[in-house]
Amino acid sequence: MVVDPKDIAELEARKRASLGQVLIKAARLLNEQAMARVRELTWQDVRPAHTTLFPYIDLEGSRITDIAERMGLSKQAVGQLVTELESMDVLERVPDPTDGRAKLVRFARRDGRLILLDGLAVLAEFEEGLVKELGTKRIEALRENLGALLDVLESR
Amino acid sequence: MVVDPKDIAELEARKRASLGQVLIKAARLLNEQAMARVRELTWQDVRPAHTTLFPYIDLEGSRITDIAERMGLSKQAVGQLVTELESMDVLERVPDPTDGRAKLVRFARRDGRLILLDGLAVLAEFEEGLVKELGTKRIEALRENLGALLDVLESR
DNA sequence: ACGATAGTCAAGCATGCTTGACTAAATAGT
DNA sequence: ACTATTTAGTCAAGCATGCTTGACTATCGT
Repeated sequence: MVVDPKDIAELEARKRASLGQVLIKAARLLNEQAMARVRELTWQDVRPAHTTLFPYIDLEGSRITDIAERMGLSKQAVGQLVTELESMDVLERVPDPTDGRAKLVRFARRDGRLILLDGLAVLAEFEEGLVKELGTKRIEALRENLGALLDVLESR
Repeated sequence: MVVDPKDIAELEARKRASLGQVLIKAARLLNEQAMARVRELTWQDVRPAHTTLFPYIDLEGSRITDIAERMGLSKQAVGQLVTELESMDVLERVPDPTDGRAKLVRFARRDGRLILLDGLAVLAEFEEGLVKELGTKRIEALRENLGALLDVLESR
């Protein structure tokens, strides 16, 4: 088999060019390690899908339907995640006083304190480790550029 | 329900702080869109797992066992992906002349040209679109910082 | 002859979803 | 006031993806 050097050059250039590859690999590794740490120190069986839920839940409580719409998922999918987080005592469902059909999903408390915070503390600690190794500058740049990338991707 | 303002502040700070969230969301979106584009224009049923394989295949051909070890997967998993890519005419298996048990996995050709390049061209084009919207500077910074992050994550 | 190695076949599993069918409550139309 | 439709949520089943483990065959190296 004769290998065309042009092929090699083209292949190599495009392998290096693949932003998506690096992105997905970094995301997977980071999340795996972070989740392992959280599982180790706090809750039972947290999975990445659970943590993606949190930003969509208001402190006062949110409806499953609303969360689902904002996340772009079916309400059944969100319902499942909520049920699981409920059994870990991270979330709770309370009836919506303004609508007999609806329920509000909100962060559960123990002694008046959000139980979620224990887990988030672990995550924050994990990230601090990364900052120490990479430097604040890089992490900040990364966060900012990722944010910009997300905006572009979401607006398509 | 009384909401402690301290809780709010802490929650908000930590929501913002979650690098992993942004990472995984960006990765998912980018890959979904890129794969959709490739499916649309070239091959049949390419999935993210397939493209993660490419960097581990040498132009001269590589053994499944070697690929699997470098990727950190079982050889069966790699075998499945290779089989699928073979049926899309992207890869081919040829006997290893130096070892009767082994086979070499390599990029298939049509008229002497790597078929893979058609697909990669689509990916490259997709990324060019991103560069146009975000600017070369940002993409380069992103790539570099992600690389650094990957190094740290992989060395743990 | 014999144990290790390359690859395959088959089955199964965790994750993160989806769709369909249903109940109960709210709301709009007449 | 009273159906009729819409809406919130749940239950159940199923599916695509990306793996894993176990069992097996063929070949290699000693």
